[in-house]
Amino acid sequence: MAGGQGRVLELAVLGSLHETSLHGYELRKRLNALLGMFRAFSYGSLYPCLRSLLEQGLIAEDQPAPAAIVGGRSKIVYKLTAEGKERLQDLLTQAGPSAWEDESFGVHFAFFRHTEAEVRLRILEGRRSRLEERLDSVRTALARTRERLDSYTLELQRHGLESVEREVRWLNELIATERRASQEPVRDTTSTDE
Amino acid sequence: MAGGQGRVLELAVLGSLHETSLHGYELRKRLNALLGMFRAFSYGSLYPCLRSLLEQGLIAEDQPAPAAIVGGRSKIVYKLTAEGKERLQDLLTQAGPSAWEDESFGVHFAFFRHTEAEVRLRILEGRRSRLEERLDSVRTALARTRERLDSYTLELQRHGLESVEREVRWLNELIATERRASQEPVRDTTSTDE
DNA sequence: CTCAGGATGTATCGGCTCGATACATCGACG
DNA sequence: CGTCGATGTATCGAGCCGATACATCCTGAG
Repeated sequence: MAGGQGRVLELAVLGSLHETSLHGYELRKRLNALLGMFRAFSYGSLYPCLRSLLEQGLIAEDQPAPAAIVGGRSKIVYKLTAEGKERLQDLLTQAGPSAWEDESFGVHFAFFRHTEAEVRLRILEGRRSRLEERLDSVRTALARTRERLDSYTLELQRHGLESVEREVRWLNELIATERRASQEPVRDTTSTDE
Repeated sequence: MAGGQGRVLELAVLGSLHETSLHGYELRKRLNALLGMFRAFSYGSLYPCLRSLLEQGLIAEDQPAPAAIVGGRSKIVYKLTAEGKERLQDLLTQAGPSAWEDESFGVHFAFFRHTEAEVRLRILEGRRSRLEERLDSVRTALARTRERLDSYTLELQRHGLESVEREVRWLNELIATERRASQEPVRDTTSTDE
């Protein structure tokens, strides 16, 4: 569909290219370093994405510095086009489910420095309520079937719930920090305990 | 390929059907209750999987009790065949990467009560070393680029690392418990330090 | 009593992503 | 001089998801 629900990679690529021009291999390394434990994209998704972005005119081939050509092996360096920058701004404004689902939240978060404060807050809160919904539904399902489950399954449930509860606590801290930061408008010589 | 690396659903379905015969809808509910926060399968994967299993002769249609037919709406109840049971035993013996990767570990774990003690231990240890590898690679990558990262990315990295470290600790406890349990058989007075 | 909405139920389609794989070149090290 | 690992681009098959469609049953509000 033209929607583009799961197109996290698009944001990831456009966002990475915002700073510097890059070629596929390097792009992947940077991306995976940026996202750390959160997720790792493979070539199987990266290269098709680059082609698609190229066809859409959101990125373009950028000639590497002449010096690099001499000794360098064949590489294709991409840069962001004007349309690409526009699209990136667009994606950074998205604050709906596509920004707080499991697969995409981390990518949006990783580019928060380019995101407006209000959007950041909405994404954070959206993710939190998403997790709390899941927590609720799993907890009630668990309460209903608890006695029929063996100890391994119970242990899995417990660990899963705790992990998510931990993420909710993390989100709460982040939200509190965001709120505090946004309330700090022009503040002259009062005690700013930064 | 005939390999079957990512065929977690197959194990999940076969394992669920081991206890009772079930139809798709109920199967999905049970599965999602069983796996809790860990993961949720959709119909888009469940029904194709059921068909494939049926074609392979691993499951078969089971006539529901006549009483249920009268008032019941159309449902297709599946049961495990002899070959299915065999295949299930086979899958429960797998202790390689397919049992400890992110997407599959939880499913294998959820059926641990049907798994041999030795296999359980190997899966647990395999997952632990898998996570430790990732931890290492992310930590070194992070150390190399720390100063170039903004505070949001750093925060994401920190949270990600802590989550995985937490899972490693959890695995350590489980492994210790497993070891303790397996050392409880007839033990004469030799110091067998593995 | 009626009808709408929600749970139960089966099924498919498009699309994304991964893992494996195939090439090819470069630098380093023995 | 050979080979091994990092660099680099690219594709393919397969698994899984989300959305969607369609049909029946039950419940409860009007």
